[in-house]
Amino acid sequence: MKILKRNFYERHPAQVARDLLGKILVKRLNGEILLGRFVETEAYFGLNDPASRAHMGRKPYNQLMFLDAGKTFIYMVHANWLLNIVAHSKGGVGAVLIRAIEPLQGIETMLKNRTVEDACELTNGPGKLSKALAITKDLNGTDVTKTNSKLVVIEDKRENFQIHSSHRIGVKSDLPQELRFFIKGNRFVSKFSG
DNA sequence: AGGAAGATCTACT
DNA sequence: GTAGATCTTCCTA
Repeated sequence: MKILKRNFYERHPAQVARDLLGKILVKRLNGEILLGRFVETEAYFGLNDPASRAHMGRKPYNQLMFLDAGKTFIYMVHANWLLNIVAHSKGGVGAVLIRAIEPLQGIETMLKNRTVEDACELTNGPGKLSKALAITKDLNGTDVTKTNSKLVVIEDKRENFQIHSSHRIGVKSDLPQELRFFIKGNRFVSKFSG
């Protein structure tokens, strides 16, 4: 398996968000390997992005967004852990929110972690996929470029898929540009639009 | 101590 | 499909 290197994340957040689609998330859980393909992401910036956690400037709770690209940034919203991967060009601020993945391996365990029977409902939302993969705050700051991390992102064979974009979901005041990216027609995307 | 948080679930039309 | 209640942390007063 080929792990994505740090320089993949050291680019504009929107570029990283787009390029993450189709890549594969690896989660180690009690010796088991859970796999999922990214099918929906959103980019968040810094000071000039009202929807961003970093909007208020650098604080203790958001400093990860200012630090090393390629590490996770996990926070709680409405009783859900949301998984982000820090992404920005050097010295910048930003992160990519993982909104949905397509479960590939370890589906039985994921079903057990959630309270649904339908595989479609398993990971089609940021809070849902965290629960399915047992992602919590203690994975905050995990380096997804390190082989022995509990959370890693790897390459995949280039597949034939079309990327669509839309405005971000659930944000009170979004930016004019479209910062949500998803694989067209994939049934594990959280919502249809665009 | 109080509230807001870029979500989810349930219970309806 | 949509609206409203509610899930739990952590930050700010």
